[in-house]
Amino acid sequence: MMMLPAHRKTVTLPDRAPTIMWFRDDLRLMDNPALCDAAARGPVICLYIHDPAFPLGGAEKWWLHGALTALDHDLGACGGRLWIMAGDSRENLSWLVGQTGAEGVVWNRRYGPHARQVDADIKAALKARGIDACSHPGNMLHEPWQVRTKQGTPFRVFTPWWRAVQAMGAPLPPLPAPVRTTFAPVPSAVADRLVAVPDLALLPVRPDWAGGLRGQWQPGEAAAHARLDSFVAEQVHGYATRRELPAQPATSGLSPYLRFGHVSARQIWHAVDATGQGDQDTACFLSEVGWRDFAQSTLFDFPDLGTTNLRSEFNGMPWRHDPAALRAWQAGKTGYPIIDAGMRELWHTGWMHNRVRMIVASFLTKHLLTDWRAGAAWFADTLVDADAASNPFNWQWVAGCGLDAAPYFRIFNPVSQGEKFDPAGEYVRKWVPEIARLPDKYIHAPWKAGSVAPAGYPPPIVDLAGGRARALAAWKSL
DNA sequence: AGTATCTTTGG
DNA sequence: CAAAGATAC
Repeated sequence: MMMLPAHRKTVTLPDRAPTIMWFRDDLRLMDNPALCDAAARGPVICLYIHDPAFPLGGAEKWWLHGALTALDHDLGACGGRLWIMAGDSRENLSWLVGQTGAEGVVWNRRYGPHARQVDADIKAALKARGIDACSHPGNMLHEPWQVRTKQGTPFRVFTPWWRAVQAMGAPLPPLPAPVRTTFAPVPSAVADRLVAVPDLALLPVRPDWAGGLRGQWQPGEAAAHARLDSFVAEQVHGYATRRELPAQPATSGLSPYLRFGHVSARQIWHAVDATGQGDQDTACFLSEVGWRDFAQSTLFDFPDLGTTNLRSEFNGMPWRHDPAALRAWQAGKTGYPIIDAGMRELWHTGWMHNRVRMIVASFLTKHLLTDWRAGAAWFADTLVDADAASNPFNWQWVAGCGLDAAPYFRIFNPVSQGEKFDPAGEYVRKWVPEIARLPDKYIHAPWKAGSVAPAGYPPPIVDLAGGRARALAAWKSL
């Protein structure tokens, strides 16, 4: 018998069982703790499940289409792909584990009550089958339970909470994307169940209302970092004052990227920290990131945030039911330019400047005495950054029923707010072109222009003094 | 992260 | 009497 050559053949280990990386609100490759864990274990299956139990607004669906496309592309660049399934999360995961022989499932945490329930159910079901299920720090600076009062209770007020967060020092340093990841092949029985991004039918068809969104946004991790880098390099300077002016491009525009986890709060924190300038502008910007974390924490500790007044005395609030007024607010036809500009910016771009969000929310809940949940529902359907925590948190803040809320009597006057924060009327003229030719002195109160008042712009749908008095009377009745 | 109204101040 | 300050909602 002929002898084989003396060199040893490279030993091929039997294929290791794959680990499923379940992507949810963390659609990125960098600073992704669960993905790093999966890659370190062996072959990875990158999975996204489009689950109808987690309904999305129209603008979020539009974003998700781009986000999944970008993630699949980014995975393709490292030799992988995104496996997409549609339907119930528990059933799909359970089936996929059986088909692939996966030895583990990993994910980054989410903090909403339904999401936590689903994740806990899945973890229990997998463990019962002897399959490892491991959750990782999600998209916050710190996990909610890491920030507690001396008594061990949740903070209810932002400022002491934020002080405690700052005393904790730096959040976890961002992880790089895993290198030399191996990806598990798709078994043929699984291939039949996987769907492509277009199959999810996330984009609007007739009418196609997404033109303004396409013009404004590029979903995905690469675009998130381009925006973060340019913001930190060029725009943080002057942020504290310019951020209040909606006509200025002074805000970071990172909110939808955070919503979908194209960038993590930890990455933002460290990018700002790396500039070494601990000035008022960076402190102001980081505290805005802090408000996002505080909203997530509030949802974790008060799971009813999205549906129930955190101050229960508001349960007796005599909200008005006025569908015509709600429609006028939604359509940007209230007769108050700063309100209408904001609502049209929202409809057109899927986003609204923060200052204007507060003004339109105050107007709906106070002057129109409309339940904040109606406003939150509209925002959830139209914002690309709609978030299960931030959206209701901020509505409860404005309406006065949140824990650390604006006092109910803080009622924004849309005319004086417009004059203060859009003094030259630039923002209003951009979004409400039918009044663009009004002189500055009438730009926030067109009805005072008399004969110069343009036709085709509605008169105010509610009297400011009357609406304010009615809101204060309703509040006093509680 | 406010507004309206009243009081005081300073020219 | 306009502007700044104080106070209640």
